[in-house]
Amino acid sequence: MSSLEVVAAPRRVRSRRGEGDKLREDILEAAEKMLIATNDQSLLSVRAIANAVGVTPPSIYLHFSDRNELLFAVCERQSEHIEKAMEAAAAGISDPWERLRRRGRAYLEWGLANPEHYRILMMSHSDATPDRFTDERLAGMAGLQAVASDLSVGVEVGHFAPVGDTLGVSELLWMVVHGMVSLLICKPEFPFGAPEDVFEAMFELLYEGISARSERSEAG
Amino acid sequence: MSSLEVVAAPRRVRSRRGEGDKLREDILEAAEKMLIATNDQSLLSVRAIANAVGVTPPSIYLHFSDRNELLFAVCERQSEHIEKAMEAAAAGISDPWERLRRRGRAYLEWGLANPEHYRILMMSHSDATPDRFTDERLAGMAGLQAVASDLSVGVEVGHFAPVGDTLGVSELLWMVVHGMVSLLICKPEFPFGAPEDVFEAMFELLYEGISARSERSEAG
DNA sequence: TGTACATCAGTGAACGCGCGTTCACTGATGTAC
DNA sequence: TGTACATCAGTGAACGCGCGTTCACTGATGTAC
Repeated sequence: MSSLEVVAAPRRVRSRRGEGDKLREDILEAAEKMLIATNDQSLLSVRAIANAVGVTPPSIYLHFSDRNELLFAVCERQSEHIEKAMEAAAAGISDPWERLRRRGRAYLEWGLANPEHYRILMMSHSDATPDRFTDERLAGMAGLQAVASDLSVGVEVGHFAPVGDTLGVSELLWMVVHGMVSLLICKPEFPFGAPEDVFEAMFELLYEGISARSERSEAG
Repeated sequence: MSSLEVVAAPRRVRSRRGEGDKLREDILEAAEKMLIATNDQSLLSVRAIANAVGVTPPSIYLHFSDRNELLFAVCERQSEHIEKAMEAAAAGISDPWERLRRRGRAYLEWGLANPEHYRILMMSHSDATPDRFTDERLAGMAGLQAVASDLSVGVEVGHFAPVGDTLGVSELLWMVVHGMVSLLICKPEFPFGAPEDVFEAMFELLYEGISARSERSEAG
C-alpha cells in the first residue's frame, strides 16, 4: 500500500555483449533485498524493482516473462538454501530424534529469516504458483522424504514406536513446524516467546508421541 | 487476477427511511458469499461488491470507511461463529482431553469451511489488520484461554502430566492446529488425506506428550 | 589494420485498465404544524 | 386532511493513480572478411 522508500539506483552500466545474463542476477538480487526490506511482495512492482537495479521497466521482461515469474524466481534461489540447510543440520548426527529436531529447527530458522519468501512459497494461493513449483517440490523443500527416512531408521533401531505410515507422520511434522513458522510470521507482536523456546517446547511435546519410551495401548 | 463472473444483481430497491442499515447487512452478506465463491479477497473490489448487491459503489461508503474495513467486517461476523462453535463442541463433555480434541476439530472445520476468512484473519500481513482485531482477540477466537483452562483441569484431575505453563502449551496447540488448517488451505492438491484423518493422527501423536500415562523424565 | 554489419543489451514513450474514493446531486418519505 | 420541509438513502460522473506490459527504437560492440 505505502510506497517503497528506495533511493533510485544510479543508471546501471550496460552489460558487455554476451553478459546479458548478469542483469538477471542483478534483478534477482535487488528483488530479494526488497522482499526482505519491505516484507511485502505487493510493494515489489516491476517499476520499483527496475528502479532499484538502475534499469528501465521493460528490461525486466528481457529475463522474466512476467512479474509473478520474477517473484517465484527469487524464491527459487532461496529454496535451494533451505534444502541444503536442512541437510547440513542433520549431517553427522546419527540419533534419529536429534536429526529430526535439527531439520525442524533449520526449517523454522529459514522461514523466520525469509518470511516473505515463506509466504510466497507456502502461503499463497495455489493458482498463483508457477507449474514448476509442484506440491512434490514444495514438500521436498520441507524435507518430507528425509524426515520419513529418519523416522524409519528410528523405528528400526527401536528408538521410535512402530509407525506404519512414516510419510504420514512426516506430513504431520511438516504441519507442526509450518504452524510455528506461519503463526510467528503472521502474528509477530503476539507474545509467543522466543522462537527457539517455542520450538523446543513443541518438540518436547511431540517426543513422547514418537519415542518408544512410553507404554502405548495399541487397542483401537 | 481474473475477473469475477457474477451476474449483476438487479437494482436493489431503496430501503425505507430509517432502515438504511439494511444495506449494511446486504453488503456483508454479498461480500461473504463472494469470498466463499472466489476464495480470493483480491477479486472482491468495491465495484464488484456493489454490483452484487445491486447498488452503486459510493453506497458502500455509507456503511464502511474503506474496502479493508468491509473485508474485516465480513470476517468479524464469522469470528463470532467460530467462538461459539468451539464452545458448543466442548459443551457437556467432562473429559479434558476430549474437550481439547473437540475444540481443535471445531477450529479445523471452521477454517476449512471458510478458508478465505481464515486467510484474512490469521494469515494476512498484520499491518492490514484493523486495530480492533487485537492479537488477544484473535487468540480468543482460537480459544486460547479455554484450552488453557481445559489443560489445567486435566492436570488437576491427574489425566495430564503436570505442566507449569498451560497457556504456553495452549499456544503450541494453536500452532499445531493452525499448521493443519493453513497447509490444507494453501496446498489443497497435496495428498494429505482426509482432514479428519489428519486431525485424528495429529492428536494421537500429541496425546502421549500431554497425558499422564507415560513415564517421563523430568530431569533437564 | 580497417570496415561493414549483425546482434546484443538495453531505452523511451505510451497503452489501457481497473481500482479506491470523492463530490455534488436527487428524489422519495416521514414529520411538524 | 393538507402541505412545507428536513432528512435519509442513495446515485452519476469523474478524478487520479499506479500498475503490468508492449512496441518500435538505439547505440555500442564483437565478428567476418
